[in-house]
Amino acid sequence: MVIASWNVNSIRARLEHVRRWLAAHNPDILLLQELKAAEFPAELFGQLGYRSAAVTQKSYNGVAIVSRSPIEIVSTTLIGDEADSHARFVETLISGIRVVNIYAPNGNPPASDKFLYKLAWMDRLLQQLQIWLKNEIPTLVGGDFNVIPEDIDCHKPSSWMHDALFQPEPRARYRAFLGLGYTDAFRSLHPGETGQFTFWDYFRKAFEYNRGIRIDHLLLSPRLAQRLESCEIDKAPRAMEKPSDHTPIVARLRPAIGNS
DNA sequence: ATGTCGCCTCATAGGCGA
Repeated sequence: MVIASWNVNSIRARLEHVRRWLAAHNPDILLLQELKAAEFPAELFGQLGYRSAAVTQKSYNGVAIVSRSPIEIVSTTLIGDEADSHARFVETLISGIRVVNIYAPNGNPPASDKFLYKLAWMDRLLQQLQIWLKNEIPTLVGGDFNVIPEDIDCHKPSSWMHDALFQPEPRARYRAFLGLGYTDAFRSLHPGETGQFTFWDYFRKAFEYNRGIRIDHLLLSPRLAQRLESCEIDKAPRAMEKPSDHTPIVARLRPAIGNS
């Protein structure tokens, strides 16, 4: 089973990119973030053989899961704040797996209300991650976490020192996610590997020089982590014309063994 | 500070968010 995640930075602007990528890779599930549109083109994906579950708002944010298999939507809001109107979260059940797609707040600049919202949002996610572990459903939480986990996840720490994505507080929260028992799919199979990024700024030829950061992640619950076969970053879409600033991360899971 | 995108609007330039 192939599950991927891709921040597309506007689904309208990237429709052809996504269509081509699906045709070329045929993933079972694709998590999309930053749709930046009130409407998700569900019919179009239907024509490609994908069902979809989308949480959208005008202009900003927006997440969608597209899947070959039927999707059961469990929740469209993150625990802990009923008044939160940002479209950043969708929890589903697909083929017996709890598949969660997130678009965590960017939080720039640090020491702003946006930064405090980022930290509060991550605290809420931590609480939800803890609850999910209490039952047996294998769980995958993927998306744009807007956190650079370690120094090796950026080309040069000094360039990101003053950025919200690199601050100690969000990084501590990301470590807390892993501390609960979740596995960072990419890092677990590529320990210590440098220069592996999922995002490059549009300016200063950042992609050409591979000056990027790794902020798109796939987290696996303990049972699901045992099924992890591979996890790779596909840099090809970032090299295309009019690309998203992010590129897909792709995980392959072995089939469940026995009656599980 | 800047660079570059994509969105939106009391729109054709500027502001916001990233």
